[in-house]
Amino acid sequence: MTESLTDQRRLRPRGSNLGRELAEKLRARIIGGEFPPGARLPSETAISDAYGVSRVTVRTAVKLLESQGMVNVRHGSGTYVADFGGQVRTGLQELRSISETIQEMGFTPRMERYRMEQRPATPEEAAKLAIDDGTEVISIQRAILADEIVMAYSYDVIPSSLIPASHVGELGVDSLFRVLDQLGLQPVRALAELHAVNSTEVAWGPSQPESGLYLLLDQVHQDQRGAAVAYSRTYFVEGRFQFMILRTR
Amino acid sequence: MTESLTDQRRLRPRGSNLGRELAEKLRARIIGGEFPPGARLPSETAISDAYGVSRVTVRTAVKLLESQGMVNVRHGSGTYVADFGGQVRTGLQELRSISETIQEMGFTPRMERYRMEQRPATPEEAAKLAIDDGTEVISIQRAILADEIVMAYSYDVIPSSLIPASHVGELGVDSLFRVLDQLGLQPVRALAELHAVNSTEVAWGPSQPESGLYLLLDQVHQDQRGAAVAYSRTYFVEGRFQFMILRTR
DNA sequence: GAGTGGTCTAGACCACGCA
DNA sequence: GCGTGGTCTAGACCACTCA
Repeated sequence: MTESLTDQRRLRPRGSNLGRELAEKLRARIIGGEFPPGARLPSETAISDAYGVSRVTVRTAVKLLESQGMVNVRHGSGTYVADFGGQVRTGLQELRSISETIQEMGFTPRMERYRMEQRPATPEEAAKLAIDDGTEVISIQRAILADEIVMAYSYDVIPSSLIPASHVGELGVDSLFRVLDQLGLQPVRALAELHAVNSTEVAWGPSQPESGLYLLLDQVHQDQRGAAVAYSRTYFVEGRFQFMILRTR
Repeated sequence: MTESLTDQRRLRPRGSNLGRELAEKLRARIIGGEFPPGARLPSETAISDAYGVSRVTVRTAVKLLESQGMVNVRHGSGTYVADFGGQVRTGLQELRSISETIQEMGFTPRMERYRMEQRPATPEEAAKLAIDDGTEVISIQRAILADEIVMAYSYDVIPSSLIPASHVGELGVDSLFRVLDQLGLQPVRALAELHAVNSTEVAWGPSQPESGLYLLLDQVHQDQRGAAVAYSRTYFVEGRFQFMILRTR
C-alpha cells in the first residue's frame, strides 16, 4: 500500500478524521465483496501497517464499524464481517446523513420534495426548537429514496432565520445535512425519540407502502454550541431500513 | 492526589477499565455538587495529572460522560457540566435492566410469566445465539408491568446449558438481568435491532392493548467474552415507554 | 505458544476560543 | 498568544483464542 492516509491530511473534509476515513475504506472493501459475511478481516496490526496508521487509529475505525453493526469483534480471535443481508443498516447512536448512509451501503440515494412552505412555528415545534411561539419556520416534506424505493418520509422544520434566501431552493432536494453544512450549521448531535406508527396519512403520492407501518425518529438536531438547528420527524418504512444499536453497560 | 488509579489495577472488577472508573469518580464529584450545572471541569491535562492517568484515558472518561448527557465539551473552551434538570433520562445506548429503568422512573415494576418451556432452538434462534440448530433452550414469555400496567411483552430464549435447574424457577418472575447476574452471566452488551410491529398476536391474556402497535427491540445479549447469553424480542407497547437516544457525530 | 484483540502511556502537533 | 480540547503515533504489556 503506497498510498498513505496521513499524506492526505490537508485534503480531508470537515468533521473527518483518520479513524473515520479508514472505516470508510474498510466498509467499501466489505461492501465490495472482498470480505464477505463471516470473513475475518486482517489483524489490527496488519491493517495498521497496510494503511500507515497507528493501531489506535485502526481500533477507532473498527469500533465505528462495530457500532454500525458491520463487523463483530472477538477477543483473541479476530474481527469478522457481520451478515446484514444486503439491507441498509446503520448504527442509531451515530448521527449521520441518511443519504450518506444509503450511499455507503451501495445504493443510490435521492430526495423528492413534496411540499415546502414558510409559516409560523406550532407551539410544539417552537418548544422543540427552543424558539418563541409563532416564529417563522421553513417546513419541508420530502421522501428519501434508495435505488428509487422510498425508504422514509420526512417532515422537517427549520427556523427561517437560519436559512438565507439563496439556499432555500436546495432544501428538500439536496441532503438536509449538506445544506446545513454549507451554512456552517452542521448538526453535531441530535436528541431522538423513537416510536412505532401505523398511519395512512404519513405517505403521499404513488407507490405508497401498503402496510402504513413506520419507525418514527423524532429528533432535534443541535449544532456545536447546543443550539437547535432543525426538528425532524422521519418516518422509516418498516422493513426497508435496518436500525441497530450496540448497547453497552 | 496521592491515590493513583493505576495502583489499583489488580483490584479492579472485571469489565471495568481506567476510563470507566475515572468517569465514575468524576460523575460522583459532579453529582456531589462540587461541579454544579454550567461549571467547567478542570482541563484534561489537569485531570490527567491529578489522577495519574494518561490524557487518552481522561478523554475516554469524558467521552463517556458526554454520551450520557452529563457534560458538554466545547473545543478550545472547556468541558462543562450539563444541566440535566433533575430528570433521569435513560438512553437506549446504555444497556440496563428494564425493571431497573422502570423503578428509576418512580414506578413499581413487576414481571408476569405467561409461559415457559424447554425445547430445541429454532434455526433463527440458533443463529442469533451462535449455537447449533436444535440445541436445547429455555423459552420464556413474560409481560413487564409498571404500576400494574403492561409496558412490554417479552419473548426470551436462553440456552438451557447456562441455567442450572435451581434457578429455572426464577426465570420470568424476577428480572432476567438479576437471574443472569447471579449466575455470573451478566450481559455487558446487546446488539439490538429496532422495528415497528403491528400485530394482535403479540399480547396475551386480558387487558391487551387496543392498538396492537409495538416498538420491537430485537436483541442478543452478550457476556464479557462476547458469548451470547440470551436472545430477547421485547415488544414495547407504543406510547407507554419512551426511548431516547443521543446521537453524535 | 503464537497470534489476536484490550488497555494504557508519553509525547507530539493541530484547531479552536477567548481575552 | 495562551490554554483548551482534537487527533495521532509508537510502543508496551495484558487477556484471550485456538491449534
